[in-house]
Amino acid sequence: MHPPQPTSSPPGPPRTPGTPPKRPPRLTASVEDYLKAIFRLSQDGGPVATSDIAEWLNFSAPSVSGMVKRLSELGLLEHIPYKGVELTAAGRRAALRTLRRHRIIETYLVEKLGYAWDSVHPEAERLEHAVSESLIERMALTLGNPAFDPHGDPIPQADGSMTEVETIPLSEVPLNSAVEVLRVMTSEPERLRYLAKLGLKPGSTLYVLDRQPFHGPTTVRVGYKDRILGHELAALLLCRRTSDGDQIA
Amino acid sequence: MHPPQPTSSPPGPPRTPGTPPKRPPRLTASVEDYLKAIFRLSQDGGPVATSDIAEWLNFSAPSVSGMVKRLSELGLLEHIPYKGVELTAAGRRAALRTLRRHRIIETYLVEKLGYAWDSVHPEAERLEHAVSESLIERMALTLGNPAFDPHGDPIPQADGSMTEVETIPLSEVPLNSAVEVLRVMTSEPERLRYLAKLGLKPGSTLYVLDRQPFHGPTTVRVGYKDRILGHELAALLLCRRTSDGDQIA
DNA sequence: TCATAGAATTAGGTCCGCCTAATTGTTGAG
DNA sequence: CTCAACAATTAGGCGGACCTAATTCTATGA
Repeated sequence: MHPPQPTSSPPGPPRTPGTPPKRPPRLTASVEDYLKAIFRLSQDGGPVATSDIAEWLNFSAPSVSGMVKRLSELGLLEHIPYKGVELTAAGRRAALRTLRRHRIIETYLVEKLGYAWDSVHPEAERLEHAVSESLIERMALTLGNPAFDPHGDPIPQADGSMTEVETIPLSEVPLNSAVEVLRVMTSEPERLRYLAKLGLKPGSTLYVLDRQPFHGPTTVRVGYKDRILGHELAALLLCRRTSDGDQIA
Repeated sequence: MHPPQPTSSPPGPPRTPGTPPKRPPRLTASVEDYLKAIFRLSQDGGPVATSDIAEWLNFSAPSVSGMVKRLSELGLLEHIPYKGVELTAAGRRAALRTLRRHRIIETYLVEKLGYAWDSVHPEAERLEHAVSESLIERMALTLGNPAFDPHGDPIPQADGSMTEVETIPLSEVPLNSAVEVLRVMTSEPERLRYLAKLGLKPGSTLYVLDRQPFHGPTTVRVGYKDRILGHELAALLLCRRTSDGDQIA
């Protein structure tokens, strides 16, 4: 067999000096997780509070403080103490690379290995840190370079671009309109299984029949069935209107 | 998106007491690498010297000493100080699980993702620690439960069994006999590419024409070509005789 | 038998990545 | 304007996994 030749010496010398280091050394799994989290949290606008990162990742605040310091030293984010954190261009690129890996993997597992959409998340969560860029591109290729993963999340492309689609949460779709579900914003297996059982997944079309006030449930028609969805679930279903209402009385 | 729910709390309480812990907590990548190395080294007989482990893994001797201590505390190996190290049943099981993962992954990458056999090793080396048992079984299933990987290495089965085949290194095959290459004992890409270029890979059949003394080269006929192989390479090709010689003059 | 080469271990250090406890900064309400 | 509430940081600790330097053990050959 095969004595393990050093793939890339971890405590390596500063490479061939003079050569521009195109590929940054390879981030640790932890760093990638932080970047992903910060990227996600920064989607709801403005700088991200360290406490939000801590809550999201289930880490203590001091852990986050420490890591934030390291990440800013690595040039992956900008930290204004007591204010918050913002990804630099490099940080965003790294986050998108990880996100791409994650979503390509999820798609591959579902399409090629028969995984159910509610069970791919933990697997992808681990593989995204282990897989090489070249394997991801091979997977993407055999999948035909998909733009969306099984949950409807957009897959960042290799060049860093990502098609963002405008959507409305089902909980806010006007009554009497037909919509298509584009995206399901949870990775909890139970919820995903329940939604799938109701016929609610990306690509499903449905018609909004009723909604009760004060965050009340929404009633929709899916195929021939009427379903009642609480506000919490309805808010997770991001939709695109396919009609302007009044088609079905 | 999805706040990461704890897949398995790392500093977890001692599980439900009374329940026999069928699945040991999940070994670290490092531990798995040590077990693989020790398993491999113990194939050439007897207890394994810590210095051999150190050399194989390219670690310092003290690092190995330390890890050996931990592994023996984990019940994965037996350590007779200043003597050597031997895997326990649990250690061997774990090593075989990792080996199975590695070889299934290599086979999958070659069969399903178009990897060349000389470039799968590093990828598998990382993935084997990240992949779940269930993903491995899915891969194995889509591959039709293969018994050998692209290098001809036997794949341990899920139950821990492994078909061992009796082989002779090409460097020791008697003259004037036809053999089939079963296994190629290197993972170095350059050597693998060179051998493949000569038509020498698992499944190739060849005829041994000549061998020079004192670890000299072996001349073989592969298809219509005669090839001369140095002792070092010839020793890496494990073969099975398909004739008892004298067929071809 | 005994000295000593070489293998193995112990001692002690580093970085990563998490933790808790203690401290400091910011801010908004009175 | 001050002070409490709470966010954030600093201080210090721990285990994993590596390292070098120093020490100890074993076994061999003179």
